[in-house]
Amino acid sequence: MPELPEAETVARALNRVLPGRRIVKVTLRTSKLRTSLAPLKTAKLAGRAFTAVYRRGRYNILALDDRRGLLLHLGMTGAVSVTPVAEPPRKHEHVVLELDDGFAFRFEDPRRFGLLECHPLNEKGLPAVLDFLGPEPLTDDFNGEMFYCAAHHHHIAVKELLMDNTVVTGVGNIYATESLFAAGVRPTHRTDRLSHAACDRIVAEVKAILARAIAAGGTTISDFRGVDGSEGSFNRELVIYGKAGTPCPRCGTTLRTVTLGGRSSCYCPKCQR
DNA sequence: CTGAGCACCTGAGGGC
DNA sequence: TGCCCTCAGGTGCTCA
Repeated sequence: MPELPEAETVARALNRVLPGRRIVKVTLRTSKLRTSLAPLKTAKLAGRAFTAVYRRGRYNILALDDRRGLLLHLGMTGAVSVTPVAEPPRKHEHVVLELDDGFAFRFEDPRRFGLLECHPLNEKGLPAVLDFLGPEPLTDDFNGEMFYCAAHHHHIAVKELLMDNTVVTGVGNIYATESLFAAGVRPTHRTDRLSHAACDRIVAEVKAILARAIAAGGTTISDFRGVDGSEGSFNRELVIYGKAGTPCPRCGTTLRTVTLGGRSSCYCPKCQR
């Protein structure tokens, strides 16, 4: 589920509720998500207060008052909430951080592809394990020129390059699909044959679409919920994602699907070259 | 280096 | 109603 807009939506919501609240008790109902949860048991989180919440790519960093932070990734189906402690646990609730005011931070994730780990933070408020990530797509570090350079250092399908977190971070299947349609570039287009103009268009569309998705509170296909349980509304603005077999909204040609890197990719054979 | 396949999990939806 | 199949927003591994 969560790509960058969803992670940003979660970060903003947590930033409104977590800072100042203190952890009083940690409950683990599962031994592992993507990684083992056991280290959280011995991390001595009780007594620590949250100071701020950051986002980097699809990750959230919940900073604590001792230069450490909780690294959160929602995987495909993760969701977090801050609700009264007395609420009954949900079916796939794996971690509960009881807070000092009768509320609890909860992490639920049916498929358990998510991640929650405690790490020391550097001066930028980030854990070293995120150093491998490429630039944020909404900053000037992600631009047509750097994307052209990256493209010509590889010989792969452009959609795979867009979804490579070391090139640009946070662009997943939904937004890569939508951005390439808007830019008129076929997902299978070889990166080493991309023109400067095509790279410029792709970068511009990625930025525009991510910005609109953030404004809409993210995209809810089935699982994504904001911290307050609300759904993102960007799915109403999806143009071709998940619409293979239906007519292209621009030219009417039947949308096709192709598999790249194990992910299905929808495209218009006429509008995208 | 590239790309295909698979693995990690559960649940939803379609066909029968 | 239920079984079986396929598919799903992510990531990371192996293998050819």
